[in-house]
Amino acid sequence: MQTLDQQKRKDILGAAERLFATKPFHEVKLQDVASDARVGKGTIYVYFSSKEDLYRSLMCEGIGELVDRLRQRIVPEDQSSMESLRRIIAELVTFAGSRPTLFQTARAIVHGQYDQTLAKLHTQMIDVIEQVIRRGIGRGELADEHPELTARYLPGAVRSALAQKSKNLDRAALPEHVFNLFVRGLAVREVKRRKIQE
Amino acid sequence: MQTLDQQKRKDILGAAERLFATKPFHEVKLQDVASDARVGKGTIYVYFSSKEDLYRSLMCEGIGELVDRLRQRIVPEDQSSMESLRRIIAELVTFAGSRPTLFQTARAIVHGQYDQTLAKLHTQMIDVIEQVIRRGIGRGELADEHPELTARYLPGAVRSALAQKSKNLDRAALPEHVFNLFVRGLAVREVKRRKIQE
Amino acid sequence: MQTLDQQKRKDILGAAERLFATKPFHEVKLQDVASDARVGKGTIYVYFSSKEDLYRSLMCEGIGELVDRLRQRIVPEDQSSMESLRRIIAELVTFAGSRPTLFQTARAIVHGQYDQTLAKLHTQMIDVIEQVIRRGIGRGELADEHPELTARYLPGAVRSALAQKSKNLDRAALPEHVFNLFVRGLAVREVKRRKIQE
Amino acid sequence: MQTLDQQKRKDILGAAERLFATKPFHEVKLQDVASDARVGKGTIYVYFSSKEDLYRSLMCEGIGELVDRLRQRIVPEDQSSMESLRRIIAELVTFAGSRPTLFQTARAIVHGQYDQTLAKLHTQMIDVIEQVIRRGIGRGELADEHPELTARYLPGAVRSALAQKSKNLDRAALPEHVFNLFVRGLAVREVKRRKIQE
DNA sequence: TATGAATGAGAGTTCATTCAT
DNA sequence: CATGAATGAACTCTCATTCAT
Repeated sequence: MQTLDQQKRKDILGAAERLFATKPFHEVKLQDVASDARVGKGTIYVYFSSKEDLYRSLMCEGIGELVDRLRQRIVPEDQSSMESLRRIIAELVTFAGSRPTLFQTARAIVHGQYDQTLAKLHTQMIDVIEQVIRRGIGRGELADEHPELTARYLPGAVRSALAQKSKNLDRAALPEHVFNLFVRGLAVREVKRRKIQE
Repeated sequence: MQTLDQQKRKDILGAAERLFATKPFHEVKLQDVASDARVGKGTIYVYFSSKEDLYRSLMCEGIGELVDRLRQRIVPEDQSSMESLRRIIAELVTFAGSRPTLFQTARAIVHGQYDQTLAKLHTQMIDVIEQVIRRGIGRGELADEHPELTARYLPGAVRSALAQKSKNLDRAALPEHVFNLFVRGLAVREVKRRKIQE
Repeated sequence: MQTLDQQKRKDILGAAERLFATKPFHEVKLQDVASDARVGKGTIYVYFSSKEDLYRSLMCEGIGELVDRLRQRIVPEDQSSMESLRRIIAELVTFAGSRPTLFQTARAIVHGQYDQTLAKLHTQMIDVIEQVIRRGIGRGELADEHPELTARYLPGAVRSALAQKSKNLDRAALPEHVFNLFVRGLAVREVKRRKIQE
Repeated sequence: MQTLDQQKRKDILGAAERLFATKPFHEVKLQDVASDARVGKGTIYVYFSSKEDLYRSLMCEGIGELVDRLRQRIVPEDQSSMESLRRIIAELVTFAGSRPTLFQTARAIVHGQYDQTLAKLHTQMIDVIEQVIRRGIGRGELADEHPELTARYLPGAVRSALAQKSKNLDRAALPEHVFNLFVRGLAVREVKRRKIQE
């Protein structure tokens, strides 16, 4: 019973995810979600109280899962901050690539209509990243005057890069490139300069 | 004899921008846009063929204006790449801050329903940034293996940081911080450390 | 589990017929049709795809029914052509009198926007009449150089006569009069005169 | 001045006639009428008080002209009734063929919303026909128990026959055929019978 | 629990009409 | 007189939601 229910719930969420990935909110019809999930239209209301609730649940579960994954990536605590950062980025790229919709938090957030749960989860995601940076700073491995800002750049940067569909972007190079950029920056490294100076 | 009043068109676009900034597409009522713009509901249809067209026009004109501003920021051509980059970032922050909706292109793009005009403008925006980086590379001021990727990170990073409304983020520090991060990266600079150590 | 209620469909068609009989197409409001049929406004769209579709369905089913009735009137095949013609006319008068809207096919036809189904049904109606005349010719009971034209006069003549509402027209005399006119014509019968003269 | 005005009025009526011939009332846009007539949309309201008024004026002037023509056809009064009838029919066919819209009186009449003027004109048209028949009866040339009904059949019969567009109907044969049918009827003529009897 | 026929509030859109120019 | 930009009443149609089965 419980199993069947949960399976059906997942079917609906899966269908919703697929559709919300394709069209903006108002173009997604519950009828399509139902058809896609192979359930009746009314069944959706057994598991979710409204279309908005379905959307929020989808977002929350998605971002919640991402938070979980990010946290798993930064244990054990004693791994180098560089390694943690690399893994965080890898996870963001992977997740954004495989489940694009769930990475669209921006919309709800921007419009200021996000419910508390979603806002909290978003904050948690940012926090995980921020903590990694702060830890790195504490260890003298990283330098950053505003880790709370940097933590916010990362998801947006990754999303932006992946937003361009079917472009001849080198996706495989993405995680490494993001990592390098955020770690080293664009400036020609001093090392090289010194060579010139010498 | 009368002519279509361009001021009225701007009024409508202005009202639309205000409302689309507040609510998602499907929650914005044309009646509200009309009231806000102090025109009749039918008047909107004199200047735009549909709600969708209004939205697209808004996006296109906004992003078009941003592209113009970005281009103005990088003349004269002989300014240092660092300076160009700094200005680009300043402009992105200013624009994203003052006209948040118009920076939402991503959403439209992600859903793959963007019209050609919008897609082209978005590409132009990315191109301006990419060119600055490439110029810097050519001059030996910057190093980047994938300028086309970096160019994409910037707008997303800025948007992400600004998405959190009403937070106690230090907005004033944003442009300088983005610039520093993208130029220097997070890594503690070997040079400096060694200099200090010496 | 539910099924589309065919009775409800008929209710809607009935209401539509009543209203389309009273007002021209653009003055008939779907809200009125819904109210008249004791259903919700949305229910109409469960059974018909648009107002136009409702109108067409109404026409098609009406004229289809007329065709059926006309066919029933001309069996058995061995009845005299005069009798067939008399019955055809009686049926046309009865039908046009009881369901005036459904006899308005001409309007749709004239405007050349009739769908194939309606056009086909109209042709069938004409064909039934034409066949009766041709059969009469074959049997030497009738004479007509253009039965395909005569077949077209009949419905129009009947409609014309009935178009004048609330006139002191002798409706009861109509079928017999139409029959007599089409069979005998207006001319004073030479034969009779001569007989009388003789 | 007066000349120019009247010309413009005719331009509008002409455009309206063309469009009302093509589409049903509610699909004819005043904008199209204006464009077609090469005048501004507002100009229509200088000459007509509403769309409905334009339509009515069109109908009234059309049917009025038809009445005039029919009357001209039956002078001098001493022409044979057969000849009058032949001319009446010829006129109906010609008019219905060349100005189909103006022959659509049915719509307004059927819906009982016709204004007095139009109703009166329609009655006049029927009256002309009826008078011809009555005169024929008076002269012993025609026999008809209900001339007021026969007068109504004629326009409808002609319209019906012409409603079929682009069919391989023998239009040229139409007037003669209508005349023959209404005069002689379908029944095999006694003359022939007599031959058989002999 | 699961369903989908039924619903009606509410949206986008149209277009006859007005009126300042 | 002529115009067409402006208007808003009123339409058709959509679709989230309900509820009897």
